[in-house]
Amino acid sequence: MSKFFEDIKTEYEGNLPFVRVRYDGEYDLAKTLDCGQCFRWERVNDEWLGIAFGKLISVKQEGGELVIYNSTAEDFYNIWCHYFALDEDYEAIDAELLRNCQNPAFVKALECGKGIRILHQDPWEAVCSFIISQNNNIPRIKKIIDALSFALGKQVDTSTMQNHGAAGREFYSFPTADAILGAGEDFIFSLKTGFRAKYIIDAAQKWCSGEINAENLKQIEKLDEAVAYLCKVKGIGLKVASCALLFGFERLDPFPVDVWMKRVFEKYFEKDFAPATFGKYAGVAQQYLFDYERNNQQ
DNA sequence: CTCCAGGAACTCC
DNA sequence: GGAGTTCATGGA
Repeated sequence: MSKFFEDIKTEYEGNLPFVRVRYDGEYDLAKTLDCGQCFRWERVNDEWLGIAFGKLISVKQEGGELVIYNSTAEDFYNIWCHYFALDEDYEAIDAELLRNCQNPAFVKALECGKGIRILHQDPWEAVCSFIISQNNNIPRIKKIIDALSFALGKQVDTSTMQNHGAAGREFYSFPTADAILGAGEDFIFSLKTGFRAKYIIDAAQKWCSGEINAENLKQIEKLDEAVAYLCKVKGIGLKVASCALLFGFERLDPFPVDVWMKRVFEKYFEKDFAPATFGKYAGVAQQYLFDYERNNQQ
């Protein structure tokens, strides 16, 4: 971990704990939370309010620092430092990507997307969220995940967060696999998940039984083996597996190809271009290209 | 009305 | 092993 994070102190705003973190290199909080990799953050004035790992926080970027409200120093070290990828060297990652690929569109996408970081999300939430994402659009994915959380998640305390967008509102953690499995397919279907309901249940069943185990999966080194492991779940194919692995299983090499990325390849790349060209940080390159294309559609 | 969305399973050949 | 079809839903 960077030496910048050796001395984070818990500060207080009334009885609300928070931390200030001076980050290293480029960071773009807004793009990071709004580039389609996560679905539970919303902008409230100049802050981002959201839940991850069962905790409600509000984050803002200000003068080379991230300020994380409702986080102690302990939570920062245990959860948020890695969640927000503050412990990774993106200057080195970008340099490696540019060494591997000089495609003009990619160089531009990297320039535009600089500061985006791949979050390290909860594995189960990533699996479930990207099953929901299939043949779906981002606003509706968010709605379904909210409905799932409201119905089956745990309500979190908002008493210290009244001045940070939580007043008069309720917040719920993302439900566990047990809670989803217990609710049953008909109930999951009733939350407008459509044909994905049976896929969500199958994932929950395999998660609860241990047939799919996050720690075991993280031990698999080869990407194609990790993909095959997740594809044991009905409704998880190459693309969903790639997203889940990239955003929830501690790896940066998966390169999810969706309808947007197909457009990117048709528009800017040679026919025989292989995403493996990007190397071990291909997933970061993918996110730059994805965000670039999504923000530059005519 | 049709078309599309961070796709995958299924059914043909 | 590819190409075409189907699957829920809601917004454009």
